[in-house]
Amino acid sequence: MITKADVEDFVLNGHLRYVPHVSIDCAIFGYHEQQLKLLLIRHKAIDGWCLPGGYIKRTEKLVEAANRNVKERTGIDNLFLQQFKTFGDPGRAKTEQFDTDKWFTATGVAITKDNWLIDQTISVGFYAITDFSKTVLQKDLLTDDCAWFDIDDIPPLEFDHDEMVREALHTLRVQLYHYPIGINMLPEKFTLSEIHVLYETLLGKKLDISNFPKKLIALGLLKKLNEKRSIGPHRSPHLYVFDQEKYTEALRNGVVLS
Amino acid sequence: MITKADVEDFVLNGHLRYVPHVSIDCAIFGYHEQQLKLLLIRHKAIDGWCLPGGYIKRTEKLVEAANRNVKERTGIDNLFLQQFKTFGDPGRAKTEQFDTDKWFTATGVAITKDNWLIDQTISVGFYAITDFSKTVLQKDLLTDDCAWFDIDDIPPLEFDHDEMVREALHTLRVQLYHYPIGINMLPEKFTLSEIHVLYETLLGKKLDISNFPKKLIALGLLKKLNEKRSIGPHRSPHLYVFDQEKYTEALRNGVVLS
DNA sequence: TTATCATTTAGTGAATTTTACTAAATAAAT
DNA sequence: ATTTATTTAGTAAAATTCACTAAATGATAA
Repeated sequence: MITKADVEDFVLNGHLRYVPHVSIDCAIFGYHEQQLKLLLIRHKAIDGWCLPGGYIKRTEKLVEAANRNVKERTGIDNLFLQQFKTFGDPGRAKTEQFDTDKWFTATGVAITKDNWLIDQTISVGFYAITDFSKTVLQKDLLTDDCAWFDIDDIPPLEFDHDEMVREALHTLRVQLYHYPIGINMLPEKFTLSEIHVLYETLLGKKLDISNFPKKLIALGLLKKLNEKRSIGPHRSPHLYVFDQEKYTEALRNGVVLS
Repeated sequence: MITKADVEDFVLNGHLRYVPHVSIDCAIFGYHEQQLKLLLIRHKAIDGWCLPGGYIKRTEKLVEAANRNVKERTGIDNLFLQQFKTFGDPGRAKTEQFDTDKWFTATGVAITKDNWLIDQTISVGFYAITDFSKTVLQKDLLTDDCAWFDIDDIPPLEFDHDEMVREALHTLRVQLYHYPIGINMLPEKFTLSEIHVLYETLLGKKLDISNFPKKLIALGLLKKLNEKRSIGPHRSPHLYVFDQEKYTEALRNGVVLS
């Protein structure tokens, strides 16, 4: 829990613990049952929705900062996380947009225009993907609101965050062909239909049903189990699991899916 | 030409004109006649070779900073330039490595350990590619040395620059399939062999000779001329040029090469 | 001067692989 | 038995690979 004293210390001494002028922003995508969503927040000192983000501790790696951020927001640790682009055009985050009055109302801590927080900032964009039904969204002292938005129904975002989302989604879709995905987003045992529709949803397009699984199986990423799922009055589909070893190896070294 | 007064002003007031804590580093690749090289520099205050880089003016975009840097080093403007990754792990640029004595000897300007230049810095990596035979390398007041190194013969680099080069080369090779390349690196009129060997050299692997050009021609990127080049006692190859319009359109929107 | 030669470009087509699509077999519950 | 979605099989089209042939060219030798 963040207290007022924490905020005060952050305003006054944050530049000693965090790297000034640099932040991260996270496009956190959430998947569940054919739906693709994006996590957005409303900051108390800013009107409108934007991507969650934050500063980087002087002791942590960029990806650790992103991971910490994502965990604080969603409660999920160690999910698929990738840097996609860094944004630094002047004027990308207009300092005039920072409403010091609003900030004071929200936190009870005064902030002046020459504070380290109100200066040109370059932001490293990360995207992450998880199962949104497993998340427990956290608001903090500085957050008015925090919610999942359907990917086709995202409101206009503050700063350059619209561009960030575009770039993040583009990178995600390109990387789908180069990294395995599914752990954390599918049940441990899943059917071919389930992983098929996961890929279709993330890519936003149809994939051929009869050839698609062959590639994953040929790569050894999927193992067929001697179990079936009962799905009512239909043929029971086989269950599959990821081959953990192949999966992590593919995460590390990449694969070619098509 | 940079004077001592310029350096003094940079040390004392640079943080007002540049964004502190953030820099760019450029992996500038050079191609010429089947050779792939990388531009390295030796900084006066640092032992060993590293990538050229610099700070970002508060008024310029990231890519503009990179372009300015590349132009200052090579004399070439507006070449193919791409952001590939941002590096920010703590300890990546050890401040102890900054030799203030060496700096003073080199510049005649004193610098203290609490100067804005000597602090944790996050660096945005760009790669560029050009024809190294057309470049005119520039040393400045802070540079001891500046030279092209064969890609297979790169000395160990300072900081995390070895990793940067690895990542840059990897991104370059991936992006070769998604962006057109060749302008500035080939003569205006070139043969299929020439562009073929360019791609092979950049990719570091063989490409099928009989199919390779078809893709470029099918995309409309190449136009066949009614001219041939005389190459001695052998059949004269046809000359080709890039279709400028298609080329720039492909640069903007990307293509799929294979 | 003419013929031969080595070498490179450029194209052809067969063999193979990949992809896209269709259809049939299968299994489960009613 | 019927219904219905899963799963596999099969096929045609497309793309790629590979090996080979033919054409072009100037140097060289006869």
